Amino acid sequence: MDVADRLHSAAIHLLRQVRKQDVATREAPARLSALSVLVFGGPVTLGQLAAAEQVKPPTMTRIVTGLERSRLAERVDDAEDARRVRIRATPKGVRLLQKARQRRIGNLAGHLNLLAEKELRVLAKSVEILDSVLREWK
Amino acid sequence: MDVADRLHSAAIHLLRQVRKQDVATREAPARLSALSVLVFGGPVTLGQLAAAEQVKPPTMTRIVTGLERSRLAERVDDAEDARRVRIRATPKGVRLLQKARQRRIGNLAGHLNLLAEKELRVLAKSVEILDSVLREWK
DNA sequence: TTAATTAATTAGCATAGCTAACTATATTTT
DNA sequence: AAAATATAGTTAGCTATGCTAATTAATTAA
Repeated sequence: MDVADRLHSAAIHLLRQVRKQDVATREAPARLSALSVLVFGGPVTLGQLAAAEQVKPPTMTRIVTGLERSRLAERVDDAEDARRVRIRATPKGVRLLQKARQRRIGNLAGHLNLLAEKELRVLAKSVEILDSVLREWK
Repeated sequence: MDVADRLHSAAIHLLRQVRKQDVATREAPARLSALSVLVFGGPVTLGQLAAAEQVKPPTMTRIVTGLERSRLAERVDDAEDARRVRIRATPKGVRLLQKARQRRIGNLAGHLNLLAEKELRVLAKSVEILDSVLREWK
């Protein structure tokens, strides 16, 4: 319980810090987050994207509409099932996301750089452990 | 960079999972988060609360108004400076937050329980390391 | 070939973010 | 002491993001 508590708290504060970098993109958090799924997970249907982002389809409809207006993503008709809409990132969207991500990760890495070699290894190991926990989670 | 990247990703996915528990509270995320500052950090002025939550004062005004309507927090006049408004959690607010937190942490702890003793120790150690990084950050 | 199901959108509501403008109180300058 | 300036919070008005319920269109099942 104690580890869970402090891990939870650390995750909150860590993300709160890195997220500060995102103001530079001038894009809203929900859009950046959805775009990230598109860039790293390839084209998906709107419903899949909504599920991945844990929002309902109507919400995702509007996020995608916003991304389209900014020319960061686009709707593509699905050849197999005309009800479906595939969403994919545009080259502009890919570029924007990679920069945003670079800012976040670079910022975090800058702070991790202050750690001793040994501490960094502990951190690397626990990221693997966390990944295994998350894989089980569902 | 690699550790930063994966740590970042793990933090996102971990919080995304634990946050699912919050639907049980029937309170919106921004309110729960602000309430958490009040419960664990004691009464603060509206401006301090806004800064802690990284939002602007007008936004916090409305979050606090929402918390007041649900009787989870209340505004208290500041004796020293009549411009200021102190915000404090009500007993109901404290109870609600503790339950919400219990659900989050309990859920996470349930998953950490599947880990080997040794892995848990690595995780505990890296939480300490992360805390030290976060303390330096600001 | 109807009936039921599924995918996405639209409509309408509440919450949450912002900036700009305002009110009231404190502080500083003259 | 009066006037000017600064600070704390609110109000007004905008956009964005979350929801449910209802709608439209396409697919699958009876």
